[in-house]
Amino acid sequence: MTEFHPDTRTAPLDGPADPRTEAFQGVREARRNELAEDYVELIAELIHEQGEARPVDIATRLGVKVPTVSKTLDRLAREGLITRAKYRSVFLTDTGRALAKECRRRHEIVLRFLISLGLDPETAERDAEGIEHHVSERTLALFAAFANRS
Amino acid sequence: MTEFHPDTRTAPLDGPADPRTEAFQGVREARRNELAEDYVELIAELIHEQGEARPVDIATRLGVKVPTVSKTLDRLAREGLITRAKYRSVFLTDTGRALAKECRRRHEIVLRFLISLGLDPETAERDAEGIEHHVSERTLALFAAFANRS
DNA sequence: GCATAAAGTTAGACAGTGCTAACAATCTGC
DNA sequence: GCAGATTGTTAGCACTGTCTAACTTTATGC
Ligand SMILES: [Mn+2]
Ligand SMILES: [Mn+2]
Ligand SMILES: [Mn+2]
Ligand SMILES: [Mn+2]
Repeated sequence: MTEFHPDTRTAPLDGPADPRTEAFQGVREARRNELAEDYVELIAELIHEQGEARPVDIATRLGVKVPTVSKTLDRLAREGLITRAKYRSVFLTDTGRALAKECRRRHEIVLRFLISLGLDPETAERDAEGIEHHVSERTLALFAAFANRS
Repeated sequence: MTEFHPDTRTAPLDGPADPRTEAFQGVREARRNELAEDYVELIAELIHEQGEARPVDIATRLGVKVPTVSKTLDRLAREGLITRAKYRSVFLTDTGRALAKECRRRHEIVLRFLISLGLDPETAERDAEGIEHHVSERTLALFAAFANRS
């Protein structure tokens, strides 16, 4: 009974505990998925609009060079989000399609929200493209509710 | 006079023109600065709260290892945002301090906005930490206005 | 003031994202 | 069906951001 615990203030026992540390860790996690999210969302869009997703069109849309796209597509294939054959256009796996759908949904909600707040569509598109990767489901729900009742 | 311009639809003349390509380019640009922004904001905070910013405290707050911080600090020094001496704590340059202030302002506005929307403070902190790097000045103005009149 | 603990640096690995240059495959228009 | 244009791949470079391991320096407590 004479024992006492001499410094539980920072509690580094079982992980971070500090909510701001957790915030940074969550953001780092989100950053690791951003590019894959943009790719699958764009691939789904290209398939829908043009019937197929070609590296050259992905590159043009993203504003990067084709070899950059090629390398990233290799990674996405390795991660099971797309399938591809040499010199052919790209397809989404079931996993990739599900992720694309989720991303499109987030993109749409954020975009509509920003516009309903009063932002011009171009700036809204620009901001949404970045913000979409960093909104929790809770925030998304609030955004959707606001956009609907305004 | 019989001449005509045969395809000005996509106008690839002096850059992207497609607003979505511009959006992606802007986002890539923002992504390049995110980490530096988080660092200077945190360094300013530590200096304010603890009197100094030590690599070990930066590492703890961010949830990364000290050598990771050390290497990143080298980059920030190279870029003129901080000054540092071996084995000593870190100082902001005038440029760094200005950036920190700007980041803190953005962080605060986004955070207050999310909370005033109805989000719980923990989730708000988490989302703000990511969103703050992707909000235009215009969006920020709308966020601030909303938070003030709600 | 000295031994030990804490903090910081350096080196090296590895993956990601971008680029250019060179080459290979595919597509297109005659 | 072939030549030339377009598209795609590969290799190689640069930089960032993360880690661990090994070492050095600084700070702390007796
Ligand atoms: Mn995006
Ligand atoms: Mn998007
Ligand atoms: Mn942040
Ligand atoms: Mn912040």
